[in-house]
Amino acid sequence: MPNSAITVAAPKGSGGTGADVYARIKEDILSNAYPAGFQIRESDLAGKLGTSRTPVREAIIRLEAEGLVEVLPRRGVRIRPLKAADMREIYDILTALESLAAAQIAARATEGLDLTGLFDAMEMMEAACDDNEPGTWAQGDDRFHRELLCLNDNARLIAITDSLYSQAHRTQMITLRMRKSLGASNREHRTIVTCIAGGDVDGARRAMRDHRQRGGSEMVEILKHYGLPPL
Amino acid sequence: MPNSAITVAAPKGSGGTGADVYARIKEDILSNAYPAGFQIRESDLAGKLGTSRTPVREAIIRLEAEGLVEVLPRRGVRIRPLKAADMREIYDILTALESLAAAQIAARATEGLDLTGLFDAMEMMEAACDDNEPGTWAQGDDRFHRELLCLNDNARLIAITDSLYSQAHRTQMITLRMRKSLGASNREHRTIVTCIAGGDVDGARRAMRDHRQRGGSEMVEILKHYGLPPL
DNA sequence: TCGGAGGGTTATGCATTCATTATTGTCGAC
DNA sequence: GTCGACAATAATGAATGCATAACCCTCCGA
Repeated sequence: MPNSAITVAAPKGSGGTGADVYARIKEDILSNAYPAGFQIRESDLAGKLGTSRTPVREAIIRLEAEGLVEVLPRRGVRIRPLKAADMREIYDILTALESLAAAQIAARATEGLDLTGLFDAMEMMEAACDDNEPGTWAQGDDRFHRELLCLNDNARLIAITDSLYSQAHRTQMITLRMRKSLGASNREHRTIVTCIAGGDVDGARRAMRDHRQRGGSEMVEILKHYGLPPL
Repeated sequence: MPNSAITVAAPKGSGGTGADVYARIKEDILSNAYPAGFQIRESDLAGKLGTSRTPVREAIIRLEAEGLVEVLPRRGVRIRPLKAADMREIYDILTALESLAAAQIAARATEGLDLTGLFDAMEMMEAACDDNEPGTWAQGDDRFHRELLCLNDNARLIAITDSLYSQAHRTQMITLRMRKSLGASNREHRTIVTCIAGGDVDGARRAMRDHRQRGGSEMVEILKHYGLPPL
């Protein structure tokens, strides 16, 4: 088919460059299009995407480095399932890194940082909380944390947290409706921003740490309580 | 060559599996076998290693994810040079993550952790300091920090810090002999271990933070002072 | 002399082919 | 009836071939 003079109406969502293949697979994983622990062969993925195995393999290597999939030596690729222990790992790291980010931003409070992005995200979350729209709230939460990371420009920090967000995303979406403390999160966000705006370095660090620790514990509790085994 | 009945004496260091190709390229980068900012074509790398471009490409993707190289769209692969700002990024993150590790280990001090690895590493460093052998001291330092990370079993934490160690390694080796405070580092290590053994969570966190912050500042100062532009 | 356009060259990115190896199913023996 | 070994199958991992696209050099015009 690739060398045929006339490309016959491509199979499904076909073509696209290598970066597209990566993006599409990643999106499918994050949106839970593949069930937890789903296993698939490279050739099947290539078939679905209308390309050859080569760009699929390269995308898989990247996704493996991000911790989203694991390659089983001769059995294909597997969407990594997350257990409570994995979420514990992820939240511990996020707690440390975002505390760092909050503290460093607070230390630069006098430089006239643009915090409107943080305020926008908070308003989005508070409105969504009032309207009882968990999906929108989650979007705001994600935006808040990403905005915060972007404010202190540490490219490596952003890359690492991005990877962790991606890994946690599916589980966060699934457990979203079991959480009881969206309002508490909103208040914690306010506290964090207040500390940052006031240049309170240690306060910002502690507020962020408390926020993420509480969120992580809540998440782990939910997972243990409902005993969702393969997430 | 691959399909010939008799494999004629392989070009150089040839053959090996895909993981080998990755390991060999990585080792060459870490050992500074390639100069800073060195650029090379995939085919040349494949030639050097006696394989085809395919495993080389896959290794490069992995190394790019680790931040060791960058692929220039049509110009080959380039060993990533590190500026002072990069080291600042790396040390900031390491500070946050190792503080977390130290605190979590201290919190489990009553569980009868095996700290002999830490003590061994410290003795190695102190002996090397007395004998004025910076190379051995650096090995001990590396061992100390890796040992500490391994003590709290968080696979993601280990993977992230490993990647950061790799990125910083070349620069650390180059600046090693310009450092004036190997003794101070030794004392700081003692303090950290004392806090951990005593179950002093906040003390361990703070000691580790101070240690890494000082080390990072010293590193950045050296880079700025000597103005090593492309590292 | 300088700037731009066009063609040649070449490395990458993707597709395809080949070989190795793990897995699975079947057959036979105990 | 069950366990083990052997063979067939099939998927991965590696290699090669091919087309695209960027870079560079040259040539022409201003």
